[in-house]
Amino acid sequence: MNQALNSDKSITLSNTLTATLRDAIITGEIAQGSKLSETKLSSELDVSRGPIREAIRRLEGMNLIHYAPQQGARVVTLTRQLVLEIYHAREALECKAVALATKNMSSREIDELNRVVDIQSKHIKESGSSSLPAESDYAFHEIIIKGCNNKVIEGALLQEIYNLIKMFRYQNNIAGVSSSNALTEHRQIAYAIGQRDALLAEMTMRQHIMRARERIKNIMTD
Amino acid sequence: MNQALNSDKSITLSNTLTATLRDAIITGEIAQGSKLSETKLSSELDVSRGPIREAIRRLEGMNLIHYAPQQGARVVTLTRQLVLEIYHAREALECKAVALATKNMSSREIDELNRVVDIQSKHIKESGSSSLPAESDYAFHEIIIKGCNNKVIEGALLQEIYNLIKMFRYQNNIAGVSSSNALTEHRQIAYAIGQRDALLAEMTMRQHIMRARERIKNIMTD
DNA sequence: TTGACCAAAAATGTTGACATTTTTGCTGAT
DNA sequence: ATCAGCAAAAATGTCAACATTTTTGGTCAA
Repeated sequence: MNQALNSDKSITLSNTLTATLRDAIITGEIAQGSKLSETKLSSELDVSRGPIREAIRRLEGMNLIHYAPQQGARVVTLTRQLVLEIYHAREALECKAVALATKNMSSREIDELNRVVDIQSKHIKESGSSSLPAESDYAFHEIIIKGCNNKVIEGALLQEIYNLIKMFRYQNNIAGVSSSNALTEHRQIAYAIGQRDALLAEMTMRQHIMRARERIKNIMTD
Repeated sequence: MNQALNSDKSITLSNTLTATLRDAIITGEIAQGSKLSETKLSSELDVSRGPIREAIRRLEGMNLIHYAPQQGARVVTLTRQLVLEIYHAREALECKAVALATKNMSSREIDELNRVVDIQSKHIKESGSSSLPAESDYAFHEIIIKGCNNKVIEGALLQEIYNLIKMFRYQNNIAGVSSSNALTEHRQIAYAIGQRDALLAEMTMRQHIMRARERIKNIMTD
């Protein structure tokens, strides 16, 4: 089919399908709890079922769908309980990540991190808003996650945790990170990393994520 | 094909294939770094390539293989660096797991945990050896992991971390957990959980895993 | 010998068809 | 109206064939 749309031929149909379905799930275009019918997707996207099944297997690995043999795949439902579980897992992994990143990040990477914080700072001042754009928040955390130099932790966070967090934020109209403290906390984390103080960086990150979790705990009624 | 071998029809070929390949990789029957050729597996196992490709996608999610488009899948190579990364990820997740488990485990589950420790204790006394059987060690940790009541953390540990650890231990002839302190540490962890002391449980688990990591750090030359 | 080039072989990507299981929805008895 | 039973329809599981890409291996020129 429209393989020609991809300039790089090594980007397989199965790969683009995975990305397409992932984004559709994150945005809610494919609703939580709804069934991912291979047959329907096949006819709607004009692709055979093979690549679709492979994409589904990967989405499964990303925790974005649940799958049962002979019953098919369903989009995960973000209950309050599940979101809190996600944030607990995130806390465990990202606190470790920041501790490792504090030791492993190059000064170039730390500069990049501070640049992101500066942009966030400028945004707060100029917009008057007290919330950070979601994209900018992801950029901040991704620099740290990639800076920890641990592919296992990086994979777990970026593949299995952050997609779910993006899904939660997007579908709950949390366009930005609404904590009034988020910017301050980012500054403190970046500072601790700059000082090569792993313990402080880890503690600050823990508080950063715990606060986010507590906010969710209070807000979600589900 | 020989679907009849499975009494339960809902256990699909793709599922059994995943388990078969997973075990073959863990034991080293399929060597580290070697290529998983769809064609060869297809003819050797007398199965079409479809289910094999699905199994490969899942093995990818388990971190047991690396996969690149148009190049196929290769079994992961357990370098010193990678094993240490695995243990860092394990520390982050399992310390959190034990803290949560301390709050969430039922007294029935705690009894089960103590029973495992008792068996380990008896084994040490009777065998004279100072190492624990690997299976018994897994049993201990799995009770805690499942007891944390967090499917995200449980999935990450059991699907992505422990298979790699089993692979490492098996192929390095670490038949048992060789730390002379392992039993003592297990006892302390079980005790802390029984006392519902999450902080102590977490700290003891951290030391337990850190020591294992340090031992590997010293032993592996790779 | 080395290295570029090219055709043959083999591997991966994708498709459509068939097999089996699950779901749907109608029929009839209670 | 409700429910069991059953046939039709639809969905998932598996396979075999075709398409495209990569690898192999041999040839020839430098």
